[in-house]
Amino acid sequence: MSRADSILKNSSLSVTAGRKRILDIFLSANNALAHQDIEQQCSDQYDRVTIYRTLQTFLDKGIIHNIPTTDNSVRYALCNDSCINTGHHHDNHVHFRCEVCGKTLCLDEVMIPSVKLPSGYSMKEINMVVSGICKSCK
Amino acid sequence: MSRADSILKNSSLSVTAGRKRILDIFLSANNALAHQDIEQQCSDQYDRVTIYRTLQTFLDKGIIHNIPTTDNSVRYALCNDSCINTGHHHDNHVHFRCEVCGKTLCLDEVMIPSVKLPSGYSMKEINMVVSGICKSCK
DNA sequence: AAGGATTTTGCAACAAAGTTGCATTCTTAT
DNA sequence: ATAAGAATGCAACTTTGTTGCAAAATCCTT
Repeated sequence: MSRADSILKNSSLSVTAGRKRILDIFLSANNALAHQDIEQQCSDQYDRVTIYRTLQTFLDKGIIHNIPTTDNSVRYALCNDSCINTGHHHDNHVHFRCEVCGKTLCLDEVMIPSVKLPSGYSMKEINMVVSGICKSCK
Repeated sequence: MSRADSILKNSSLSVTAGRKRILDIFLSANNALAHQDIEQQCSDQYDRVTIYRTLQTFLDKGIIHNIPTTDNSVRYALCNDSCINTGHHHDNHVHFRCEVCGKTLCLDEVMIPSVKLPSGYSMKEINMVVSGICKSCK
């Protein structure tokens, strides 16, 4: 059973060719992907609408998480194993966006530091995106 | 001379009715605005295209900064005075997104803590968005 | 392994968001 | 006041995202 299969099974999703394909694209990517990136890789085989729906399903199940951007093109990345297995989201790592190659990646080893909010505010989630120049582009 | 006028003058932009109107909308808003919010307030007076171009111009001049989101709807907020005057961007405060009222706001008094990146990575900008429940909605 | 219930997919049509070129209008500097 | 340059509106277009429905695939039970 492939990696993709077991992720889908674990999330109690039916195993379909399209979902496996999209998961494989994530599994072989070393960076976060926008909807468009995925479309470019498989729009010949799967409909645009299917890709939208699949990404939404994966988000709902916590298989992928989304990374905010300032350019109207949300990116998605695979959650790490503990995240997928527990089904619980603890997406507490920093994301990095390279200004040269344009890639966005998860810095799994860099934890988001905590901040103290003004009184009256409660915190649910926290998101941190650093931009600069990545290891390969420097 | 109105506040809007002097901001435009300081940024060496021509003073037009549209720019003043959009700036005034920002000046009287107490939260970050998406393109759509602005369009709703003045699309009867100004063309959609003008709004797009004006926002881009303001971004370029550092009059506003943008706040990343995970829902494909970048929001914009006025930069604070020092930011506007120096023309230099030091947008180092935390942003807060309320899950109840949906508003996004600048927590000017909460500085983004620094993080240590893995070796090989250089940092240019850093962005932090906390979501939760705001003071007015709690 | 077959069949029926359920889920997923593709298609079509649509809605919303963003872009571009060009002619006209407005600003600004002289 | 006027000419040069900048900003705006319009039209047309592209891209992105959504919805309903019929056809196809998957899954569960036996």
